[in-house]
Amino acid sequence: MSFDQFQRVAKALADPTRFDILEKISKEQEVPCVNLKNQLAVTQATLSHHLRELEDAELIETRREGRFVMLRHRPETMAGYLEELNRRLSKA
Amino acid sequence: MSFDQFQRVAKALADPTRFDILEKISKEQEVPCVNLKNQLAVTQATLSHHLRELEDAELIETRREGRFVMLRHRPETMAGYLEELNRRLSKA
DNA sequence: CCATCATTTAGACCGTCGTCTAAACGATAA
DNA sequence: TTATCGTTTAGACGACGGTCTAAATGATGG
Repeated sequence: MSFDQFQRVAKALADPTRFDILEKISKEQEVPCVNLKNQLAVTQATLSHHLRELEDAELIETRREGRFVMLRHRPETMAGYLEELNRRLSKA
Repeated sequence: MSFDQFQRVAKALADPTRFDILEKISKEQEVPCVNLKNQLAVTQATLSHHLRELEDAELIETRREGRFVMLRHRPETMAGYLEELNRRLSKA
C-alpha cells in the first residue's frame, strides 16, 4: 500500500460522521444510499461528499442499481491499512 | 476505549508530519526531543504542538531528564485502537 | 547570578475541510 | 414525455488545524 493510499485511509477514518457512515455500511452486505440518508443528521450533499472520500480511500465501493446507489464495504483495504500500521509502528 | 479517545487517536494518525514523528519514536526505546528536531523540516514550536497531540491521544509518553525531554511510544494504545477498529468494522 | 541550551506558549496566518443551499443530472414509472 | 425520486455538483461559509515568529519558561553549568 502506497503512502498516499495509507494517508487517504487515515484521513477518511478521522472524521466522526464519516466513520459512522463506514461503520453502518460495514454491518450489512450492501446498503442503499437512501437508507443511510435516513439515519444521519447531515444533508444528502454532505453524505455524498463523505461517500466520495470513502470511495477514494477504497474503503467502500459503489454500484448503481436503477435509481439507487448501493454501498459495499471493502474489508481488504482496512486489512491492508492495519498491516501497514503494524509494519510502520514497530521497532524492526 | 471511549469513542473520544478513539477519535483522538484517529486524528493523531491522520497528519503525515505527526505520523512521521510517531513512527520515528516507535523505532527506539526512547528518543530525546532534540534528536527528533534535527530530523524534521518543521520548527521546534510545530514539533512541540504535534508531540502534545500525540501525548493527548496517549500514543506517546514524555519524561523530563534534566534539560531534555525523552519520548516513548505506548504500543498498548495502538493495540487498543486496532481492537476497537476491528470491533466496529465487522458485521457482528 | 548569568549565559546558554531545550522546550513551551502566545498569537497570528492561511489553507483545508465539513457543512449547507440551490441547482443540475440520472433513472424510472405512468 | 413528463413528473418524480435519488444522487451529484457548484459554490459559499465558517471552523479547525498545521505552521510560523517571537517571547516566555525550565534547567543546567560556569
